[in-house]
Amino acid sequence: MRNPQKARVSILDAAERAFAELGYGGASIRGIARDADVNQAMIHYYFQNKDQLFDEVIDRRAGAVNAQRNDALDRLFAEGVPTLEELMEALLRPTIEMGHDESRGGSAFARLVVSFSNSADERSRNMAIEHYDPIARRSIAAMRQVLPELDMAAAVRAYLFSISVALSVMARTGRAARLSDGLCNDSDTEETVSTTVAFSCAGIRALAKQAVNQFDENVE
Amino acid sequence: MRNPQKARVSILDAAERAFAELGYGGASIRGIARDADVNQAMIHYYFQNKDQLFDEVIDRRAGAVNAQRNDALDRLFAEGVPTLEELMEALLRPTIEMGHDESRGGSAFARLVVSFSNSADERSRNMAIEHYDPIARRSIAAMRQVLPELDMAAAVRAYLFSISVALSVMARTGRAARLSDGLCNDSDTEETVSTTVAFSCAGIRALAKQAVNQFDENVE
DNA sequence: GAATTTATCAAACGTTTGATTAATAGGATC
DNA sequence: GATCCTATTAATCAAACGTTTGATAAATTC
Repeated sequence: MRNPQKARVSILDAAERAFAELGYGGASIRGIARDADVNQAMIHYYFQNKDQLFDEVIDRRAGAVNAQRNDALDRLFAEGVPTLEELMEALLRPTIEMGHDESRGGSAFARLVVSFSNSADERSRNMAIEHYDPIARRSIAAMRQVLPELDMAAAVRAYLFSISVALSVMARTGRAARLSDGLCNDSDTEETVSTTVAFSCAGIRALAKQAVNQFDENVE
Repeated sequence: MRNPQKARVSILDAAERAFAELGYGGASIRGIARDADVNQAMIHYYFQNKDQLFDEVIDRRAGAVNAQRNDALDRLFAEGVPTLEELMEALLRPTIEMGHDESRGGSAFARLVVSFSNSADERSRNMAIEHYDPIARRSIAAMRQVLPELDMAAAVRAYLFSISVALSVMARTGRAARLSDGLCNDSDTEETVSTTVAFSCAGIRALAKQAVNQFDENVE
């Protein structure tokens, strides 16, 4: 009965690392308990079972980052219609910054999300539907407001492409450094944000143009 | 001694599905054996242990797709320096087509690669180094040949961004369809290739321009 | 057609898994 | 200081895990 809050948090932290590194099936309650320095039964005491523990691991970070993104959208559209660059930075920065903040799970949570957002099993689908579809729909609508020539299908693709780029830089596997002989530093947050935003915006505009061209071809 | 070839292949197929859906730790030899309709011991007879089974699952597809990509590069540069669009299509098409070909693992292998290419554990790093770094280095060099203003760091980022987009569409989780109310069809191979190439090329050119601008700022 | 190799099987190995239990310690409340 | 709720512990459970075994059937070799 020493410190229930601290126990809860250190279990969540350890679980986050374990799920990220080993996957859901590979992570073990025993290993998590050892890593968190708590008795094994404490995990069931606080989180009932492995499934709910996993849910709370996701909840904690996804809730925070999506609140940030929603706030940024609110602020942006309060002053009229923003530029595409402003919009995409508002959407991608919170994700990338969390991936760079070790006090908030850092790249471990990022790898966890990347891995599950590209899976098709039921647990993954439920996670996407519950935690990421709402902000996705709002973002897609916002993109079309900023870039009206973007049709629905193109906007959905553009959003998913952009997110997949942001998640991959958030995951920070060290591969960029390896392939560039250390020239590429994936822990510089500002450079990563500006690079990711530049890449995404150019790509999105290309998809918008592609849609317009297809339309032209059809009417000719 | 009925059909060793068929047994091997059906084990590999079942393992591919299992690893993709459940992760390395979540997939079980027992489950794979059941799914492949072979005795559990056959898996150890053919593949020694779980680790080597995993390796061979990756080997089979990665070897095939990378051979295709290398061939495409050979052909492309035999006739001089190609356009960026030609280069990126040569690199991305084999990946995307494999993700759409159910007779070659389809989206299961894609999800497997996505998940492991964004992980940082030793198994994942070894997989990337062994199977994907060589073609990555060659591709990055080719990109810089096509677009000389792309510096090394930008080229590495551009390549990793493009690959992450291609992998995400290859994974086909059905999310695009869900978010677009069925408007977005992620199983149309040609549309996916052209969209992915268009997005990537525009993004890459933006990174090249960004590098030039930074250079301008420095000399001013 | 005997000897040898390859392929397959059912059963068991010891270990680890997620989960539960019964007992207990710590602080607060009365 | 007895009561009570919260927090924590060690011990235990059945099930599932990866792997090994010994036996056997089928094919190949000589």
